[in-house]
Amino acid sequence: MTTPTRRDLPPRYEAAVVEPSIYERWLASGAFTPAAEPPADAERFVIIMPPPNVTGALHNGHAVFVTLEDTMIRYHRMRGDDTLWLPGVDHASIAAQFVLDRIIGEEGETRASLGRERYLERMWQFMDETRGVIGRQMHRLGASADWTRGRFTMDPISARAVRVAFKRLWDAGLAYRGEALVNWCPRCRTTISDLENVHRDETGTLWTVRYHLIGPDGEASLDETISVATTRPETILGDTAVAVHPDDARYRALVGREALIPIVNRRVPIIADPAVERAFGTGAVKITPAHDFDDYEMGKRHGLPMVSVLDEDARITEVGGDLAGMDRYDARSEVVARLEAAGDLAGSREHPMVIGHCDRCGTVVEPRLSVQWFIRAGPLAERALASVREGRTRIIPDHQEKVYAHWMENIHDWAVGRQLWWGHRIPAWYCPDGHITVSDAEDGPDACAACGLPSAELTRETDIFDTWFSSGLWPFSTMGWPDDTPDLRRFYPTSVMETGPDILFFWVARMMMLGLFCTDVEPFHTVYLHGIVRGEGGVKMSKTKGNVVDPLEVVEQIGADALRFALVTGTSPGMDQRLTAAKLDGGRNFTNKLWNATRFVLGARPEPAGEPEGEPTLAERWIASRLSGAQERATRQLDALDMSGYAGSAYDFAWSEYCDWFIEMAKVELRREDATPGERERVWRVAADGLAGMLRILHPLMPFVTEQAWSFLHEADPRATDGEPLLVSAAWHAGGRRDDASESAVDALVDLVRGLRHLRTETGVPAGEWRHLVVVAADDRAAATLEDGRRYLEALARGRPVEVLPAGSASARPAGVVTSSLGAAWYAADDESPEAAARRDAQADHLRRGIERLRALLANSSFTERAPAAVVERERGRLAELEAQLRQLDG
RNA sequence: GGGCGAUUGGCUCAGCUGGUUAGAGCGCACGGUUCACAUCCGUGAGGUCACUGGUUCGAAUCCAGUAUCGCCCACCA
Repeated sequence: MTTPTRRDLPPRYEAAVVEPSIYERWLASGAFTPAAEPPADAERFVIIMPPPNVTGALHNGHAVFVTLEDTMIRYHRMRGDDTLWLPGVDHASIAAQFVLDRIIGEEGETRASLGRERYLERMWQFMDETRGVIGRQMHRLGASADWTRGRFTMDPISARAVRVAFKRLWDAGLAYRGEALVNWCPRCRTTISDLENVHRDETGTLWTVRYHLIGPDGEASLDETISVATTRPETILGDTAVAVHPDDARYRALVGREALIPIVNRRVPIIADPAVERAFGTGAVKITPAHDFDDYEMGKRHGLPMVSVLDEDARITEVGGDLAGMDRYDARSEVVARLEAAGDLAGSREHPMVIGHCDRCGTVVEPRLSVQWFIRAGPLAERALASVREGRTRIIPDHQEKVYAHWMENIHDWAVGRQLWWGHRIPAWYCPDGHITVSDAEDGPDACAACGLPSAELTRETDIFDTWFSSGLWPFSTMGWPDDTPDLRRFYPTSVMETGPDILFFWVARMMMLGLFCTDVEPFHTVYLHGIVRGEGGVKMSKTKGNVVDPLEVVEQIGADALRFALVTGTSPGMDQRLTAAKLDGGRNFTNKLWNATRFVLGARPEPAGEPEGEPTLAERWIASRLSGAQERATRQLDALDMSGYAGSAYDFAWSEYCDWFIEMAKVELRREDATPGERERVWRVAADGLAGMLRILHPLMPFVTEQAWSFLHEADPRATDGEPLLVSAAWHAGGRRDDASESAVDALVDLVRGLRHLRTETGVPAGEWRHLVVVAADDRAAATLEDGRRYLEALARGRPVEVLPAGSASARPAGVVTSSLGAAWYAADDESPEAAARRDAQADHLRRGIERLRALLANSSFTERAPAAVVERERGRLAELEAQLRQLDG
């Protein structure tokens, strides 16, 4: 792979050629790895990369976080901070098993046919194949993470942190095991958390069913019935009561009697409970405590039996008699059919409802009664909430703090066990007497903690942890916690947690809770939530819609810098963004612009290089000052994490100031026939310094093109790069002295040039034609500025000759006159056209309207008395300026 | 059912704690091929800042309400 030499640069930036070799250079330089010792007095800036799923392929979500985090890290690295960006991948137990199950399925195997041990062997083999893939894809995006510290949530270091953290939770009484109703996915065959149970609006059927009451003779009455409504008739098999509201007159007499549950012929009590909504359905509810969260609570209140009728595959259990073994939906139809046959189906109608689905596989989730491990979330949430409330951790955008708070305030205990194989096994051991021993030792406990029975007699828990448990420890488990390692001391707590709002609860909240519990400190001081990337028209990207933009393909075509620029520009934290072809084109064009600005500077190098001589011209003083301003702005915006603002202002400086105006003025100086080699050298160095400054500003966002340009510049003149061969490790410049006089002088000249160009366009003067240009200075100071800028006026307004007259001269103005704060200007010939007169009249009208408006404003005493003095003063100045211009227009 | 967010030229978005004549990119119109770049340069047209009311000398910006769209949370059969 060869990169172009500076002598023969193509006019197009060739990303596919440049970028891989640049990345190699960075890796070889070791720039991404923190020095052995932190620099003295350095601030710390640490980001823990959100670990992508080990099985996943790079998508735009990754591209967004890589871009944002890389930009932050590169900025702080250039600032000389003690910087670490720590990458890793997540074992994603449920997602990984989902993928592997499919793969072994193609090989004719199943989880059951392999068994736990062989399945896990197969999984590790799969991990070896996929583990490095996404990291290498991130290289193409320019991710400057410290790959030497790459972590995996299944590494021994993480495994130990999981054991220790859980042991501490257990010892603190914040972990417990108990029977409860949990969300169960019959396809994944595991418990899932509330968060993984996603609700969707659906239309179901609401059946009304008659239950026969038990008569005084102890037999089911034929005519005495109570009707209940249900959307899940199959759960009738597990009914253990019928409930009515205690104040419901319709049913008061029935409370205390019994009803007969059809098919299973179970006699159940009719109970009264205020949770029953009288207005819904028939006002009487069938109670299935083992399969419904409301019913479960009611069952506990009334001491009802809890009968499980669905097994782990959501098939009917033996409780269902001859329905046993039937799938839940087949059973539903069968139950309905039998009720109908028996004449006990009172009706059915469509019913809008919300149904929980498994986040991973989409299967309808069943509430299922089982013995599970839980984390007691309340006390943990309290601290995590206080951290944000009291400002020790800040969430951007800040309105997300309310969302976070609401969740923390209403938190449920976390069902943390999973009936899966791939993941961290819960370190709990059971002895035959029912004692539980939790151990953080790698080999488990020596003996039962309660009765001392030796470990050989104990059996280990087979459940594993929810993936998010190990993820919740990520900010410190990656640094060697619980050991007091040098990395932990040096890099923890971290700085910014940058991630998507969709995992605020899954991940950010858990990191806060577990981080505070384990380390007594907030794991990061800022949470930055980016928006979701959508496609054209604001549509969510999906493979089925075919509107997926593959970031790697984009990188291949137009380069990572273009993609990164497109992903940051015009976005706002937490707000969804659209990645459109037009936006990508914009990024590509800007990258190319930078490339060509570099080509200009390199091509303009005087040969041989001499020593600079002479005083800096207006253009030189101006660009130095504007660069300073751009540096200051970029610094402020990056410090405030205003990534889009930074991208925008850097773009404006590079394109609208450096390229559009400075380069054009520099050409004038460099190509002047009477310029000495020393003067040319002086101008070139300013141009080179300006380019270097621009590259420094843009490097965090667009590392590749800036690095390549920097290396050419370094080759051309190491003084321009402060002798630093690699931009990645060059210093950030935060901006300094401004030169207000040059800035306003050039602003005024630019204004005048624009007016003249407008005039030319309106009056149809061919763009390339040279015209005799007359400028009458507004005052002595303007005259001096015009003298300074004479050469620029000549080139930029195509004036030849340019005649600068002192203030007060040439009283008669032709039609084609334009004014600016510097004075009045016109082309000496062809200036009496109707178009020119129209242009002058329009300008005069415009000035008069402005003057009127300002006069009225300043005549308003409530304005002059109540507005701040500075504002009033500014308006007065504007009025004076407009009045002066109007006088200039008339001569 | 609760909570949050959005609404600015044809499109995509800026607009910080209220202060000129509301900006940019794309698109559009017109003009431009010698010396960095046509992935470019120049010029221009195009907006009563969703609506109603309020606060203020002054509101796209602050407050209240309305409408439309979007997102999140929620165990009513």
